Amino acid sequence: MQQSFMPEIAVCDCESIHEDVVAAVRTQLPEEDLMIDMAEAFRIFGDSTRVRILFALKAHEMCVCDISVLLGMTKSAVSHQLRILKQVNLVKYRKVGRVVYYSLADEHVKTIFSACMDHVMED
Amino acid sequence: MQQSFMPEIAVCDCESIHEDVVAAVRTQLPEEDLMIDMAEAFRIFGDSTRVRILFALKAHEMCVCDISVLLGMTKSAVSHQLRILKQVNLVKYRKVGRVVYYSLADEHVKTIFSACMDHVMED
DNA sequence: CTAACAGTTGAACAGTTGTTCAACTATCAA
DNA sequence: TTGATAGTTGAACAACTGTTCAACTGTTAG
Repeated sequence: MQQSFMPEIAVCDCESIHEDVVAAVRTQLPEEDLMIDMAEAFRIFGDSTRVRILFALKAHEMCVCDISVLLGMTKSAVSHQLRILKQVNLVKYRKVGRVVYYSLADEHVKTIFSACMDHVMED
Repeated sequence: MQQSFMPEIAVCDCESIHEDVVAAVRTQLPEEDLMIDMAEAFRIFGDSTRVRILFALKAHEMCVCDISVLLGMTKSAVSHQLRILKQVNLVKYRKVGRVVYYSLADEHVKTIFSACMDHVMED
């Protein structure tokens, strides 16, 4: 249906070898924003400290102090990572006096972890 | 079963408030290596260029030139990312003369993408 | 053979990221 | 009020990451 009269900027020094394939794939690609959001979501999980924190909270609600002892890190480092996880709504918290208890904000984390765990196991 | 007589290095300046919780969670945490591998796997997906390449290959086998035209990137940049995806066995390739055709190496990518897409949609 | 082209590679660069450190807020206890 | 403690925050730093550039390999066509 669609021809290749799209004026692609000359970013590639080769003549596109399969213009029909490129045109067809172009129509099947998801929205650019969706792909960027997906990468963004994966990026959050792409740090072992954050993964360890999430696994810890998956087991039990914990305060910053608990987590820092459990993972052998400073409270500051833990707090910085919790802020990131909070920003993307992966963890939630409740305050009791001076103590801040963190827990998983959504069950989706467990689903994603399971799917990825399968992938890691296979290799 | 296990008491808290593990000599944790003094990395935290607070007295662990919930030693019982920390001890219990410690027994439930996965192997350190597993969590590191999981983060590593997520890290690969945590870049929009790689996500876009994987979506493209999900639609159709393509050569480097096709991908670079489709995504508006240099062949070099695409090739560098393909190397990373190849290293972790997410894509495979076949050579025909000068042309190298890349395709998805495993169906698992689609599973993971679906799971993550659901998560992204929700927010 | 040579010229052209598909693709790869390594160095260099800018931009990003995670941890550390020090200073800070807020709450509790005396 | 004062001191101690739980936690947060911003700046600084080193380590890492993705893209660019230039040089390179290997294959095709003349």
